[in-house]
Amino acid sequence: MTSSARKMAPVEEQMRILMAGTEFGDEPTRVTMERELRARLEQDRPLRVYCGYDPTRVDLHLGHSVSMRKLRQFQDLGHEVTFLIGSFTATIGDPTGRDKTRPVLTDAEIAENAKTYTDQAFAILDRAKTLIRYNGEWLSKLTFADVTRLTAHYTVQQFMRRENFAKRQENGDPIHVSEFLYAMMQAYDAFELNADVQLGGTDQTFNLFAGRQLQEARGQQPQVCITLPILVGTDGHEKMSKSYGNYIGITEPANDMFGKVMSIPDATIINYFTLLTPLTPVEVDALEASLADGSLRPMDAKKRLGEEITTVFHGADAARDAREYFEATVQRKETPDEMPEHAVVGRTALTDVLREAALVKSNGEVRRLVGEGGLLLNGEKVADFNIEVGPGDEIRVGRHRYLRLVAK
RNA sequence: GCAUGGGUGGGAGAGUGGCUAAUUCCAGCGGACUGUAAAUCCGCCGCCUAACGGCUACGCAGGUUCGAAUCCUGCCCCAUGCACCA
Repeated sequence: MTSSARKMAPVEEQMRILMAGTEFGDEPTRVTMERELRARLEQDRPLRVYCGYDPTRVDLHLGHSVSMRKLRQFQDLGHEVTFLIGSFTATIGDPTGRDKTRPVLTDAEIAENAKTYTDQAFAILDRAKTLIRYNGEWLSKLTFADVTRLTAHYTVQQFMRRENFAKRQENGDPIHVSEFLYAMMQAYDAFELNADVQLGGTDQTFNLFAGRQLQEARGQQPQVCITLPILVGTDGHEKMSKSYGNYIGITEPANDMFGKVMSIPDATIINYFTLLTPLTPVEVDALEASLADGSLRPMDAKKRLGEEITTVFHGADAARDAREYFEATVQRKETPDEMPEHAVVGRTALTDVLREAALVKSNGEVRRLVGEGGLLLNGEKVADFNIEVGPGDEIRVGRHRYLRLVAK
């Protein structure tokens, strides 16, 4: 069989691209998944690939973009990608009822979040080639009998082997039955989509495999589960998450995005290049070598990284501008030409202006700021907070927040 | 339903009658330093007030007391075990 007879790209070429940057719980799993993926690719047809996203949060961050980038690779190779929005799961809320960050949403809220989600996702995905589905389409139609039959495919022991549950069992912490159902809902998604491949973070391994099990039990070919590393946040330790405050949002302005990338620890640079930029593994290896032998300074590597990442979401021009802004403002400590403006009528109390501009929450904060020397008016330290300011004045709060007053 | 343990500032978690706007940690903010918006160090970190001072706050509502996050009563909520139900 010659490769020219194939409609799609050569199997090994696809394998190299698709397996890059993946991470599996253990070696046998990786070997199995690799073998199964190869077998599917040899069928020389577009594979049905999907990844599910929870629409309870409005903001997607770079952590989410890792799996989206992988989806994009599948797209570019001609596979059929579904962006699945977990609308049903979001209407149920957190199974334990404790996690307030996972609120119960109304249909309208979900639709709205989904909209902003997909808008953000299409910075990476090819809009024309992406199917958007909501799991409420099928999950909401299941009857109690359907669900009961679904649960019959699983045993409690399987769930209890999951580390998360085993630990809580040991500690006497509650494990809600609904938590079991969560995995089954995700499994049902895979069955409903008749998925060839599902992507997810390594923390989703259990749920991905639950899908395999269901598919097999119901006569489908079990999906290939491809897991991706959890992206660490800007602190370089914890996983990127809004609740840890260490995230870089996909919709953040270019300057902020660049700046936040600059704040990651040096040790995280290569990891970010691998997971967040279009650079090939070979290029990343070259960068790593240059960093190791000292021919590339971490500062320069990070600027490159910041530009690459910012380019993905804002374009090359904006990324270059962001870099220049960083170099001018942060490194050379220059006052930027452009800064947020705030309209005032005539002379106004400084405290009122800052509060209106939402730079501070209370007058007490202004007092503190002045006492700490963190407030500058036209380049001079403000000694007395009880002053008035007017159009034309430039205020700097802290190191990098600016405000220019204009007439209303 | 019964029993036990809990509900404290953005989060975690001390405090069991005045010394407590409330230890500590995390987050946040400011300063210094730095290749950096990182790390580190120092400081700040309820609201109003120029200040004195005032106000609000420890699940909710009452009460005791000169004085309560801390004691009492009722209620609500959470966790675990048992019971009940199936």
